[in-house]
Amino acid sequence: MLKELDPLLHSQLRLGVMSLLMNLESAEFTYLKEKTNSTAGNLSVQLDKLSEAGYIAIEKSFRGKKPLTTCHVTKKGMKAFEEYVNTLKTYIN
Amino acid sequence: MLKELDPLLHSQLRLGVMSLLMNLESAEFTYLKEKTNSTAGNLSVQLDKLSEAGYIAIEKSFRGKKPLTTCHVTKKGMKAFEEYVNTLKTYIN
DNA sequence: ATATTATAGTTTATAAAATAAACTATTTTA
DNA sequence: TAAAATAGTTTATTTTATAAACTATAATAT
Repeated sequence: MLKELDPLLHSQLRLGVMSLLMNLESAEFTYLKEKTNSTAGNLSVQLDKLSEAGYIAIEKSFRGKKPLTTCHVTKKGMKAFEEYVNTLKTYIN
Repeated sequence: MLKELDPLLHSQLRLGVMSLLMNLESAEFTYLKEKTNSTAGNLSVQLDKLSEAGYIAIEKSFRGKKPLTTCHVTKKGMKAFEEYVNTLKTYIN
């Protein structure tokens, strides 16, 4: 019987964000938007979901006078990502 | 820039089915239903989608007087699965 | 013999999710 | 100072996944 894949991570955009964040100290909204090739609206929504779940932390500040949103993965997010990857491997190996 | 994940395969149930079929000559509907822990309705819909895409072939026959549905992955499905896995690896490594 | 439950699905309706369009606020440029 | 760009958020729409309801036959119990 196949194990369930964490639905919060099994989404292209959220997985992409998590994948990027796993390899970075932190990342800015605009960077994530570029790398994932997503629209701002979609990214905003998906970041909120990851944040709600406690998988990432979001900091909102200003750079000069423009809003600046930066994110980083949390301990919980790392654990979830690793578990997701392990489960996924049972599907693809 | 992250590559797109084939949306036809990036679905828990369809991925599960493909994963099972990649390791079997063929599989029966009831077997897939058990292994994926899905409802018959959902499985029926998702098998149709995979079949529509040419990723699997579905044979409908009878065992005695009961309907028997068996599936196997096609060449195209194998290629798609392999490519999906390769793309996925860029997300999880 | 005939209701009753089980098997093997399909079709259709609903719920959930992803995505984009429209909007806010500020800032830079023409 | 009007127009376009930046950095997002909120809301509406589309898509997708899922389950509920249904069909048809078969096996079992009354």
